[in-house]
Amino acid sequence: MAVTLNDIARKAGVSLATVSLALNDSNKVNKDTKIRIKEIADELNYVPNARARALVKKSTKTIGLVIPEVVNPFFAELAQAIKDYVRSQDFNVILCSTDYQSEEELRYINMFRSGQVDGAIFACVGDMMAQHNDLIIKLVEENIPVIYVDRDGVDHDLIPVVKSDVYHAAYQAADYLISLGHRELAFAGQSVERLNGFKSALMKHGLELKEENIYYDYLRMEGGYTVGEKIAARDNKPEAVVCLNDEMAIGVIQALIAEKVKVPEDISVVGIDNIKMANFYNPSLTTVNIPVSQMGDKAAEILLKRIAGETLSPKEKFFIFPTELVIRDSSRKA
Amino acid sequence: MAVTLNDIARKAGVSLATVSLALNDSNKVNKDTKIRIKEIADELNYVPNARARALVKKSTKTIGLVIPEVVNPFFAELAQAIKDYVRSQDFNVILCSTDYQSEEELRYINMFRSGQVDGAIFACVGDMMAQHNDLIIKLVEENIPVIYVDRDGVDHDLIPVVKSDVYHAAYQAADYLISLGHRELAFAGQSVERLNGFKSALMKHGLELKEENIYYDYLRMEGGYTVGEKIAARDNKPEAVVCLNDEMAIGVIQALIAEKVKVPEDISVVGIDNIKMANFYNPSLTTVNIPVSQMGDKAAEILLKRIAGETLSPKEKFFIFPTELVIRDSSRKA
DNA sequence: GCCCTCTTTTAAAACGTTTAAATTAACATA
DNA sequence: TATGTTAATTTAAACGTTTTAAAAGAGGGC
Repeated sequence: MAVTLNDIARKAGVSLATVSLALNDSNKVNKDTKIRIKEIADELNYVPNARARALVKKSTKTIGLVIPEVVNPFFAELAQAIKDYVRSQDFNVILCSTDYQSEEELRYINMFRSGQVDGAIFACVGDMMAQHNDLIIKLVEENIPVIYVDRDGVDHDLIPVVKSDVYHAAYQAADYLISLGHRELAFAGQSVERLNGFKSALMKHGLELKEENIYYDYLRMEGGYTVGEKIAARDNKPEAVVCLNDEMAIGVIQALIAEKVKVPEDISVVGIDNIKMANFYNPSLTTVNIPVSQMGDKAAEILLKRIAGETLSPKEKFFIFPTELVIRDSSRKA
Repeated sequence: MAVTLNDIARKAGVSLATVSLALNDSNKVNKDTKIRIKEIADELNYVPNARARALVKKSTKTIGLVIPEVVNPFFAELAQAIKDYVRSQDFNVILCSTDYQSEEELRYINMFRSGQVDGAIFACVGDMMAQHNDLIIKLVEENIPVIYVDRDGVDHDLIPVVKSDVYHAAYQAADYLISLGHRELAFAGQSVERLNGFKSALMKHGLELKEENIYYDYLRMEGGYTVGEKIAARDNKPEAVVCLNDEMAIGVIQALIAEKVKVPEDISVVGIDNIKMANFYNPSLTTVNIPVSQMGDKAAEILLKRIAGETLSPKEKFFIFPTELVIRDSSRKA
């Protein structure tokens, strides 16, 4: 059916090997024959068979990207950045979203072991599911390089990590709210690291964190909405809320507004991530920027280097991106 | 390095073929040997080499999904649905976003021709870029099935189409606004089909469409923002705006609000798509629902059938999903 | 004419599976 | 004992490349 090297060889009256060499621009083959072979290949509309090539080259020019879901602006942006980067080096991305299911991650790991990818990026929210660090290490030992994005728990020599400083992000958010004069702060979301950053800001200013002001909930808009409802129902409402991410913050705000609690007049709400919608929401969202595209670029860059067999400098094995407070309209002075 | 059939064969003292048959649960191989072989395979932690298997089976268990960008809630949701569906049949998805670049689509088509995928779904906004229908037909003729989602231009016998009735969606939006009493309607976005639906609603009610009320702009929030600014700057503003999609609508609203034009008090704004944010935006967005997840499911289902070699019924080759008006807070009576 | 070198081409192995066809063994039947 | 049947196993080809080592050919110098 499809045109193969053999077809070209026959037509050109040379051996299959010569054709292969010619099409790969080897300097071992005569200039004129090379041209002739290339012409014939063009004429027959030849495309090399990626499956056969993958087998012998032991490479598929494909990487796996493990994220919880694409329907999530943060991960969508990450995916976009990574895809753009690797594509510039002729790699492709297999979209591996786990929907926060631990077993799905497992299935992907096995798929990776089968040699369907040359490497993988794991960008799951670590807190949320059972870890498979041991299996992922095995993957690396079988020579399938892995990079972690915003995930930790393994020796960086084996698995480089690209992070944002989310601890600091939460700290910045809380610190900023306190500087506005707010004293009763709430936190929404489930992330140990962010919660710790939040706590440390309170501590620095000698504020105590009441248990009732910590809301564990699903990290999307729906989860935020639930939190917002709960807050609106309280008599002694917190003055300000720091949310795990912008989506939650939007959910919180939407619920508060629905319950006639004004943002920012009654309560200030701050997110983390700085997704595009933060700027278009109404009120526009005060948040802490996480340079997710840059993180994606970096992760992709490092992964491709590993795949190419390059050794990484220690600095490249643990890369942490700074975060930045972005003040908009969802927060105001106490 | 990695464990192969040969390793197992040696250890089990049988031939490589027996191992292959055993692991594939062939009934040609003796029960006991089968068990023994499987045990050894387990023990050695064997995973079949996907590359080798792909070569001989002429299948990679992978499909390509061509979309303009993942950073776009509509396509993200489509991707999610498609991924979920095909994954249930042990297929994977290669993420092929074109960023609205025609050449990128071309590169993907060539990648597909190389046999890296068993089939592909093209879900590009047709209006926006040069079409490659001819090349895509070639793809199909080379036995790589293709499905179009919300894209047209080819004999459906070759390339089945899964669509939503966006013509009707725009019609519904305009018709609804007119029923509210609005007379001066504007349209934002570039889509022939939607614009036509919009026009037909005006015509039905005997309203004329002024050239100045058509805004061609980029179909994301930024584009909408530009449109909103232009509208806000006008003396004789339209009373209502129908936007190509929800993202544009949000951009329009955000610009209007920034320019002190109230939505919906001064201008009603309606979107199309019903992305999740439509429900969380403030004001919540009146829009026309497009059942994108269902469309993704359908497209995936049909594609996998084609890949499996099944013949499709005529009904399956052109599937159109109905749309539905969703009234929320961004629109109100004149 | 012979040897050497350099260029060009080819044969063949390899990659790790699947699978059709052939072989072997065991056993029943005539 | 010969023959046929069935079940289990193996041999070998195939998939379409890449790549190494070897072969062939072309000049050139002596």
